[in-house]
Amino acid sequence: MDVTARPEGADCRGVSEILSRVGDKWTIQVVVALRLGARRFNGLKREVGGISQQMLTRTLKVLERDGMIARTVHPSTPPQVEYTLTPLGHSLSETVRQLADWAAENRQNIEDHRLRYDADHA
Amino acid sequence: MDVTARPEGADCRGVSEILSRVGDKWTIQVVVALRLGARRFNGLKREVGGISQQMLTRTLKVLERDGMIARTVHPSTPPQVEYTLTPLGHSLSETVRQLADWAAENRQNIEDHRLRYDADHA
DNA sequence: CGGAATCCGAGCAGATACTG
DNA sequence: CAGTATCTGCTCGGATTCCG
Repeated sequence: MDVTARPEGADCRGVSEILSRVGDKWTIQVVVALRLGARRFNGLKREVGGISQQMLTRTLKVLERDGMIARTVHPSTPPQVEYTLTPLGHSLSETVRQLADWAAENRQNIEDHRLRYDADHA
Repeated sequence: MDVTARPEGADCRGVSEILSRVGDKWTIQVVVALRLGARRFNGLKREVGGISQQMLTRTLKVLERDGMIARTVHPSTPPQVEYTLTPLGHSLSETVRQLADWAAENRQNIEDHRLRYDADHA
């Protein structure tokens, strides 16, 4: 099914909801951290700098609910919980990387526009 | 932990800032509306359903500052202000469309995961 | 018509403390 | 270690009003 065929799809809401996930400050950082392999809770907390454990908990729960990551509990003392990217999560990370590439390419350009805009509106 | 210490960490802030723009509820809708051609303020307000004029004003200002859209004033009575997508804005819209395609393709999949997750955690 | 300025309520994010 | 619970502040976004 090609989205480009119809100008305004019925699932615009669903799409923009997913876009807002992508734009979320923590979601992407967690996904990126998991691209390299499985991580545990506090490992992620360390790797994703500046995140509170509550935000990490919430982010992980949302991602798990959406099927982007898998949560595996190894019953032991101390308890170990591993998070891994599902195929769907990997798929997302690839798509996001394209957007990130675009952002990296055009970052300087955008920055220049801002400086000029700010200068004109001083 | 210093973000810049990580590989590719130099533009992480800039990139994630752009990602947050993409995830913004209104930004994308405005860009999409402008893909079809120039629009005026109240035209956009009508086309992007549910947006307040303050949010539209803010969104347009940010997009103009970033060089995504161009603002052209036709001095007349009543005043006419036209907004158009710049090449950079078009470029962004193309990249976002790829993400939107991904979202459309996987929306059902995600929805299924959610239903199952909610059922398990009932 | 195309905005700018102000006020205000809701929701999200952080810090902290506690639990299995 | 891996969370949960609570409280709080603070930003976002909407409605309203006013200006050129």
